[in-house]
Amino acid sequence: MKSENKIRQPKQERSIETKSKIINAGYKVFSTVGYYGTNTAEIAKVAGVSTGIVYGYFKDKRDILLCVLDIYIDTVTKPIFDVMEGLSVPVDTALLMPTMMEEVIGIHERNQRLHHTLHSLAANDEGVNAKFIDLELSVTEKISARLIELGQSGDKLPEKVHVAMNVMQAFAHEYVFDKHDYIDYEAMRGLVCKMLTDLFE
Amino acid sequence: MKSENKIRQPKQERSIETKSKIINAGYKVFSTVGYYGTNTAEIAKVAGVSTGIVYGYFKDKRDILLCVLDIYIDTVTKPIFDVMEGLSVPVDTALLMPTMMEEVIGIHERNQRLHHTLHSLAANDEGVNAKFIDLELSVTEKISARLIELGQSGDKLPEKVHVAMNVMQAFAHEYVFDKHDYIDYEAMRGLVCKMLTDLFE
Amino acid sequence: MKSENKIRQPKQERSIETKSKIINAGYKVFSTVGYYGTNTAEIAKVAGVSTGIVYGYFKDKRDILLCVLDIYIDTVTKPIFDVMEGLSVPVDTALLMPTMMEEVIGIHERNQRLHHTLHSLAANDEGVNAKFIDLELSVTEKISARLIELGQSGDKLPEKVHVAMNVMQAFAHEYVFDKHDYIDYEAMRGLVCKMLTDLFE
Amino acid sequence: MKSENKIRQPKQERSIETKSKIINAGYKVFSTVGYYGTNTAEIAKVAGVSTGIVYGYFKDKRDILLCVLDIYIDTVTKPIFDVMEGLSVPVDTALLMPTMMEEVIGIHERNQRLHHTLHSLAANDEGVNAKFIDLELSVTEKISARLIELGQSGDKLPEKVHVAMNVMQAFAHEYVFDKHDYIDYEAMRGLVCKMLTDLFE
DNA sequence: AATGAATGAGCTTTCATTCAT
DNA sequence: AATGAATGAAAGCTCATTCAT
Repeated sequence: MKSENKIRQPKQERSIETKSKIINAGYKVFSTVGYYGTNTAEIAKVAGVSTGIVYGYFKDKRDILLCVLDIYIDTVTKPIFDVMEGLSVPVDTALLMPTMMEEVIGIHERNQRLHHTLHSLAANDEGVNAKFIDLELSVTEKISARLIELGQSGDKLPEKVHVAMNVMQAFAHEYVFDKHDYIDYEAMRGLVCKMLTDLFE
Repeated sequence: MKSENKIRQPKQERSIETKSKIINAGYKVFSTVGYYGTNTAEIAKVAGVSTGIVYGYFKDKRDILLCVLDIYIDTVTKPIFDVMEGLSVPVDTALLMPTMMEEVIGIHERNQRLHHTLHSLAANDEGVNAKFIDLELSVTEKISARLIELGQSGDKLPEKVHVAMNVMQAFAHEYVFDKHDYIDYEAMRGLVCKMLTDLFE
Repeated sequence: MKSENKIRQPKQERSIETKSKIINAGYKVFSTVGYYGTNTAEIAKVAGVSTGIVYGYFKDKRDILLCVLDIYIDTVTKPIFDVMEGLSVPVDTALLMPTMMEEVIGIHERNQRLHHTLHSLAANDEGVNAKFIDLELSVTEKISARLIELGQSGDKLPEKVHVAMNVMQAFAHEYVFDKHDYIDYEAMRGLVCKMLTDLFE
Repeated sequence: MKSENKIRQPKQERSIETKSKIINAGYKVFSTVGYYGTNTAEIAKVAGVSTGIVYGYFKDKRDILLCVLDIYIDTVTKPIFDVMEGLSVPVDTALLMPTMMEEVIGIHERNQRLHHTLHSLAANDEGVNAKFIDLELSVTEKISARLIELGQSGDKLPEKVHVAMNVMQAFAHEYVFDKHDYIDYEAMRGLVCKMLTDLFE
């Protein structure tokens, strides 16, 4: 009798707003100090609500994380998809990779900490991991489909797209985060762009 | 140089052994359930020592992690360096990348969970992060130096090495961990090898 | 006489109905999972009203319990009084106790959980305890008076009635609830009936 | 790997002592304010230990209750068994019941609150309930066996013993707890003793 | 009169760390 | 050096009660 669907499915505007406030607070806080570096009380405080109500909208702390992850996925996916949408035949292959790279770097700049936090949780949380696998699937599919529309050969396309995503991400990570001073990052960017352009020749 | 007031600098054999038992236990446990998925009592138990003595050898839980990280760095570095050592002029460029890849994949297979755990901590822990930066520096330097010995042009070499490491790592991660069924991983491996071989032409 | 500043004294039909829906929900829920095994939200849900309005009709959760207790008292009292009413001179003493017992067992069958819940609260709640004392008083008085009407000697009558009630209740509890398989409950019922019949000789 | 047998099985004297301190504190506190009227922090405080260690010895609050219940059972059982042990043939039947009653009343006086608390929990906790059923079984068995040793007829003996226990308990409860002023409790005691003596004739 | 979102104190429980032995 | 019992701050979560609508 007890404890069955206690989680509110917010329908009223006020509810929806409160739920978003919490998710946004989670986004902010997880981004700043990571999942284990904070607690629900802090999230509630940042959201400007009471601790109690957090459990009205979320099963537990992890549930907030999962919702933040959804937002994160939309956030990092959107710019990529927008670039792909904006392309038209004939594709300026010389420009595509640098543009993409710019976007991916931008995404990384805005989300690096959260990116790490989420990825690390994936290692020990099947739910989180599943969302990342889905993410990669959908990105690969969408981009592959779009590339075919634009006249790209379909040969090993998912593999190429996958590799390209990984390379860009790895580079963006380097570029934004690590900052070794013995590395000329602009030269590196050039190398990477060339590699990727060649990949899709 | 330092003299922490409480932490033992083990000199006797028995002490050294105890310390490494704890580090190994940490390695095992962090690999399995991550840093936050366990506690010092568990580490002590796995090490076969008392909880108390852990704090005789380590300042805190994080200190164990740092030592585990050192072991991890040696573990993942060694096979790479060994390959490089084993090379001789003239280098069989067609073979180098596949060999390297094989090693990196092997490393990933044996350490994927710990890899994640450590990297995620780097995001919120300057000490951990610093060790990773050092790791990349030393790998880049060593490999670059060796490649020059072997006759490779020095042009943008650190950048190339860096990119290569990242690409390999990203691929190995894919290969070992994610397993999308819509991806032909062997084809992908071929693509990546080609990319990297071209990079060093 | 009192005028609680906030609690509604429902006069309108609709109000009265709402109040009793809540009391009935409380009855049901307390019977099932006890006082501490539930919460006001659950009671409201079962009653089909909002959580807020509960505090329009009741001071607090305990206040619901007190009302449920009143209903309970009526429920368990009524069948007993009905039997007593139905008697006429000369009383068939051989039949009285078995009949009574049947009723008490029936009451127990329908209310055992709530019975426990309420009695346990009596131990730490003076208000609840007082109601039980009143209950016993009124039952004892009514039955004693009726027995005298029916020609029973008044000697130690309240004590006898009290003892009889207790014995019946204890037996009914055994009969309904405990179910040891080494006990022949029908034989036990016979023993108890005999004891009680003798008591009033 | 985590959270397997974390509960200490105390072997050292210090451990055993701490565990008893907690159980005794539980006994005291549950007796005073009931199970729901207190919390583990309070129990720890009364025991003179930290909250943390409580969970070193007990799975949870209920686990303490279960241990308290064991002590309770021993406490209430002992005096009864002692009386039975002390009897010798020929049994002074006129004296047995009053003696027994005296003991049962004594037990009730010392444990009435806890008695209530425990019985009420039995209604919603199968583990607690099972212990009470066991208790009744063992008391019934022991007493029946002893009575047969002492020459009592075995006819319906478990039933008689059961009924006697219940009647005594119910009376003791009345005697100790309720205190209606319209009842002459000494007269009532006489009635009950007579009833019980007759039962075993 | 009614709603149900919101509050926040209070509970149970965990765990890095210390300490008596 | 070593033990493992003990500490206590802090976390996650619940729920009686209030309040804006």
